[in-house]
Order: sequence, then structure tokens, then C-alpha cells
Amino acid sequence: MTIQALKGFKDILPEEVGLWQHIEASARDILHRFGFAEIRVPILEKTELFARSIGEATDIVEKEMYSFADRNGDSVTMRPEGTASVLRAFIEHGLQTRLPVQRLYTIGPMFRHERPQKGRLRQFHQLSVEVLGLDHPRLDAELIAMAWLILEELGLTTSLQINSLGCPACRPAYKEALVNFLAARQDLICEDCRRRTVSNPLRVLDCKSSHCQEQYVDAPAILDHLCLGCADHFAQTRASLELLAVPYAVNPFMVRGLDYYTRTTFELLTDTLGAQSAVGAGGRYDGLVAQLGGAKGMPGIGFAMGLERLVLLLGQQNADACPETATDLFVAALGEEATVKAFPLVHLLRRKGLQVAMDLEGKSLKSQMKQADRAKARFALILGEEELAKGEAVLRDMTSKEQQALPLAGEPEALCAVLVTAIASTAQ
RNA sequence: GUGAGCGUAGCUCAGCUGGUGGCAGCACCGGGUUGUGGCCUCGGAGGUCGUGGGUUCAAGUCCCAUCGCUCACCCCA
Repeated sequence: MTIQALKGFKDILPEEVGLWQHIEASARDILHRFGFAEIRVPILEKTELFARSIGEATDIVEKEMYSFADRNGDSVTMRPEGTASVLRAFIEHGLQTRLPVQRLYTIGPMFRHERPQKGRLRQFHQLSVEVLGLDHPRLDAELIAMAWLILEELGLTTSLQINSLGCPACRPAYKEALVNFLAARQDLICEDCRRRTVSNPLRVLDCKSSHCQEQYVDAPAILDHLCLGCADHFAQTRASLELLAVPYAVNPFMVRGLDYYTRTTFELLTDTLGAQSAVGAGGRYDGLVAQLGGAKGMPGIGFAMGLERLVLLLGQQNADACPETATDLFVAALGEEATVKAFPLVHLLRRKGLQVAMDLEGKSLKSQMKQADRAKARFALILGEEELAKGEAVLRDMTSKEQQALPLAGEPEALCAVLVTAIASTAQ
């Protein structure tokens, strides 16, 4: 049996890479418009970093991390998400001393040991965006609007849901009210929900069972239990979103899988990716920097987008988003003498900035023209024995099929200049 | 971790109640044009039918196991 990639690990083949680059370039462009700077952080971190940030009791930390002992015996982990690493770097390098508000993003692979399915891999890629040092609700709206714009400029249609999860001042009281509500209905709800009543009560409201959902219609909602500060923050976030004309729906039952979220949370959803509905999600995490040993009271907010899911969506919704690459010129040489002449000429043309291809092994003209066609060459330069004898080369326009003879005599620089001009003049 | 479906060429797939794996389509290579691509035409190359057992005179086909893939649950981007 030949060796295959690991389960849940995928090769991104050359024909798909264009789509990836298109998505990344489009997102980067928008991020820069909004003042974000890229940061590149390691893929491997101390296990403790994720345990402390994501939460010991989450599924990610409990059973999905690629953790192992390195050669010194320290427990290290392939990052399951980006925020923890970026915050670690932010704290380690004291970035808050350079700018009071840091706007950072990173793009790269993440690792979670889950069963793969549509839109879910063990190595997957995220765009991870963070803003540190500001808790103004206008920022929440700006960030959500930017996430929306990234999808919009890719030509993708999704829906936006927002919620507030409160803060350490108001969430515990809500949690208690919810647990009391659930405790009174244990015999009416499913086994999973009974289990989650203890382990993660907020998640119960997310249950897919319609029977359970019937029970929860009058469950206490977090939005009715927010403290004054959180309620005001949420109201201002909503008002700011409306100023930016971003269409949203409030989902009071929306829960996030990571423990660190406070106040604003949001999800960008689609219904065309099978069971995987979220293409992007995030929220505020005002206590996280302090929790990781950074400045007390340093607020933060961020989101992540799943690149595989964007690629899938773009393939469905906007298949021809990405322009095909073309070759400027294919040089077809016939015979050893012509090939020896063409070889350095091709190199020269490439040094001049043209995208040039040639066949290195002296195949038939028919075969070389076929290669030129397949490379989507705009021009072919035919250099054969007849041409050599006359001191010429034939330049063929592959679209119009018009051919003209170009003099070969003199410095190759001269021919090169002629070709560059001819090609530039027809560049579309 | 749980459940279901599926494994035949690089890809998409035929292959009936067991009876010699398909001039199959796409892609690839070459010829038809002693030097001109796309279309056409002819030819070529490409396979341990996922793997290992079992039943049978005979297994791609039936049975068991195993590995892999996919989708779903869970969870998440």
C-alpha cells in the first residue's frame, strides 16, 4: 500500500491554490484598509497556553488537541486556534507599549483531532483577527462589519447572528437561573441536555432536538440578565452595526465553544455546507489577556474564518471568482541548434519579466504547439531550421493566428526588446 | 468516541441471479499534417478490482475480518 496523507490532512493541489490565494489576497487587502498588521506566530506552543485560554473543560482541550511530549519531556501542542498564540506574542513583546490599540491578524494552519467531515479537517486553515486595547462597542461593530465585508467582496452570501454573553459580573447569576430552569425539567429533555445541564448549561439551549427546543421557548435568556454595563455595550454595538448597515439577527441562544468569550459574540452562517454552518465566528474576550499574565483590564476582541469553508462556498457561489493564469510566450525550438539558441533567450526574457515557457527536450512542433496551447500562451515564437537559415524567428499570435517574422541577427537583447514590446502592446 | 454508506485506471464510472476486468468517458502520450495548438480521426500507455482470509469447480460479484474514504452525531472555523 502506498503512503497516504494522514486522516483529516489534505493536500491543496495546484489547481486549487489559485482560489486560496484569491481569498487570502482579498482578505489581506481589506484588513490593511482597516489598519491591521500581519503577525506570524509559531504553530507549536506549550500546552499550558491553550489549557489556560480556551478552557480546561472544553472539548478542544479535553479531547481534540495534538499534544505530545517533546524531547525534553515538556508537553507541547499544535495550535488548535490562533488567538491564544497571538495574545501570548502580544504579551511577551509588550506590544501595547508601541500602540495603545493593536490590530493584528494571522493566517495559517490549525490542528484539531476530530473526525473529519464536510468542511472539517484535522489540519485546517484560519484567518484569525484580533484587536487588543479597546472595549468600545463601536469597535465590535467595526470588526463585525469588516468580517461581513470580507465575505461580501468575495461574493459570498451568509447570515449574521450576534449575541452578548455578559461578563463575570452578570453571567454567573444568569447561569444559576438557567440551571434552576433546567433542573425543573430534567425528565422532559434529552440525555445530552441532562448531561450538559451540569457540564455546560449554556450549550443546552443550542440543542438540535426539536422536542428539547419546545421546552426551552421560555427559558431564561442571557440578554434579560445582562448587567447595566453589558446591556449598554450590547445596545451600542447594535446601534453601531445599524449605522454601518450591516444586517444582523440577535440569537439569544448562541453559545461559543471557547470559554474566554465575554459580551459580544457573533457567527457568520451558511446553510450550504452540510453540518458545518459557521464560516466565521468570534467575540470579545476582555479577561483573556490578564488570564494569560498580561496587563489587567486589557480588553480584546477577535474572530476567525475557516478558509476551507470559504473555498467550498466560493466554489459553490462564485465559481469563476479567480482569473486563470496565462503564459505570455511559448518558445518552440526545432532541432538542437535552435534549441541551444532558444534556451538562453528564454532565460533572458524571464529576467525581463515575461512569463515564458519552452520545451526542453526537443519534441515535435505539433507537440510544442500543443503545450503552448495548454499553457494558454498568448504568443508562440517558432525557431526552426528554416528560420535560423534566414536569420529570423516567427512570432505567432495564438488567438488571431497571425504570424510575423522577427530578425534574429544582432544582440539577443534586441530581439528581446521587440518581443517585450509586441507582447506588452497586446496585453489585455 | 458513536452510527451509516462506499472502496474497479490519474479522475468519473459500467460490470445483471458468481463464469476470461471495459476498443467506456475525461485526462495523458504518439500518428494522421517529413515544421504549426484548440475540433476531428486512428493508435498507445495506464490495474495486485483497497488488503487478508473464507465459501465454490470458478469470486470484482457471496461471507467474515481489516484498512481507507465519505457523510452524519458530538463539537467547531
